[in-house]
Amino acid sequence: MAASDAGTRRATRQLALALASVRAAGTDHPTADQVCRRVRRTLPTVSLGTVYRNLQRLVSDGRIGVAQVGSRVTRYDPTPTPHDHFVCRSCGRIEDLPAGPSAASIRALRRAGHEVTEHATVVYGRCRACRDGS
Amino acid sequence: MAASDAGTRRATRQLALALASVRAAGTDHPTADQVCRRVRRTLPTVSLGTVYRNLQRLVSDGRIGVAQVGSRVTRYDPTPTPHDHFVCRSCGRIEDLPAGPSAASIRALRRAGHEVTEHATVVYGRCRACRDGS
DNA sequence: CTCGGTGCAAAGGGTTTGCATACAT
DNA sequence: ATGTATGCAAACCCTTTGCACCGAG
Repeated sequence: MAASDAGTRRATRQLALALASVRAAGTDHPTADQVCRRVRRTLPTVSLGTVYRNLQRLVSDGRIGVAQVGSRVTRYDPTPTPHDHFVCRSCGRIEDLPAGPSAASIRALRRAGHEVTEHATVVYGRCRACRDGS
Repeated sequence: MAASDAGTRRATRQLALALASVRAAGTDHPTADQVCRRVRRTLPTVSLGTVYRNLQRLVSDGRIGVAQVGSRVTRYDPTPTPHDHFVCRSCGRIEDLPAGPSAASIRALRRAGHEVTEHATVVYGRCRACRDGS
């Protein structure tokens, strides 16, 4: 069962709300702190430590992902399957990209004897809203 | 002049050694701590804070770069021009890649009205040495 | 009843910063 | 002489962890 094995885990309110919060955030790719704030709207006593623990668990259970966007703070991603991102340099908005395999480089690496397992691409720029704004 | 303007800056031994250390590291993409250790081989009194300040400055002057490899610690890159990386999941080695433009996604973003300035791709796997080893 | 989850608060690791001093110009 | 860069140490930020209590099973 591996990643999807809930094993001997208990279904707590805190865990459910953390998952719901990451999903509810939509395209926001929230930080642990943002998830915590949102969970507190329903369960005001939740602690940040618990939120971190639950997010970690959701990631290792493959229920959510972490977005590799070269940010210092961890951004959680409602979509657990690998895909790329667009990051707006102005507002920080992170949008999903429909996965772009840079086939040529990967072929070259394999020819060199390396084993390629995954790859993450981050595209940076200014989103339409920010361009329109200024 | 912008990024390459050394302005009213002083040429200190600490700055020169930081730059030399990042360059000497070759394919290592060293952390600030590693740079500090190396600088100390020549200048034992250098402080980590100074190394951080000098690395920051070298980056903003466009003399070195930072590798966006989804690691929590900052990895400095002797090559300041944008390019992609290969990261070995076993030994952590970071190798340069000759830039892989995921042309399709970028075209789609532009069509959506976003302005694309750069993109960073990280390819993960196990390098040849690690495969041979085990 | 059990033992995994929680809340709290402290510890940890990486990076930044305030301040007095040293030194490049 | 002038004021930037340094060294030191404390502060910061994000994240993890130890511990006693709570509550899902």
